[in-house]
Amino acid sequence: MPWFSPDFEALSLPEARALQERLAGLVREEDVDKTVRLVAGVDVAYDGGGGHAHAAVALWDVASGRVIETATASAETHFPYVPGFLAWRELPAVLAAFGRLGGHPDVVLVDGHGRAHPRRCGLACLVGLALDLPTAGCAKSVLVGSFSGLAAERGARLPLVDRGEAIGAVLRTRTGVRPVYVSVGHRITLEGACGVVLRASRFRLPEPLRIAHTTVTSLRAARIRGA
DNA sequence: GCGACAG
DNA sequence: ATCTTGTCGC
Repeated sequence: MPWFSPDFEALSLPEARALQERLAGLVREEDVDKTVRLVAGVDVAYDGGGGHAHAAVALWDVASGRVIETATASAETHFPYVPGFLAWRELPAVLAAFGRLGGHPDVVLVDGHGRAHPRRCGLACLVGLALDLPTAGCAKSVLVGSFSGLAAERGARLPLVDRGEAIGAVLRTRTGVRPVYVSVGHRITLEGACGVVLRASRFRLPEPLRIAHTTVTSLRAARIRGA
């Protein structure tokens, strides 16, 4: 990850944008070469008025439907939240958490978008490029793009379109519940990404992401009181 | 100018 | 994301 710098705080908005435009060209859309047995989920939580970021990674076993490992890390945030630049704010804590993970996931699900981004380079793409692992974005709301007429049944799916381009998929993971927005992060296809998300979902969000979320929430609580 | 805007 | 209690419903 030659482009990775722990000094993201030093990046100006124009520089961050230029870097994303360049990195978007490095994203590879391809079939995951091996059977997906371990799926990781990553999530981030903040405290200290957003000054501190806590990240949690949950490694989930597809066959048993159980978590086999979790890893966490914290880092100071040096980049504000600006729509389209979320990666520069969350990447430090996320990469630190992965550095503490012993197992090796076949696919990583990220809470946010991948190619469904104004510059086709969201958080999921950056995480995939930095770790050189297959990643997929699974966001709870749209950043860019539109769609209409999604069926209410679990499994229903429609392309998310932006400027005439299909940048991701709107996927219903549970009947009658709001859909999630899936997009390619790196080294995976949209088909593959949707397949993993659907197979890992019992409720609206994939289990790995739900577990990462509860894990990071408790970590933050522990950190706030001092632990 | 007015709204939209991942987490 | 975060600030916040109870409550209605599957």
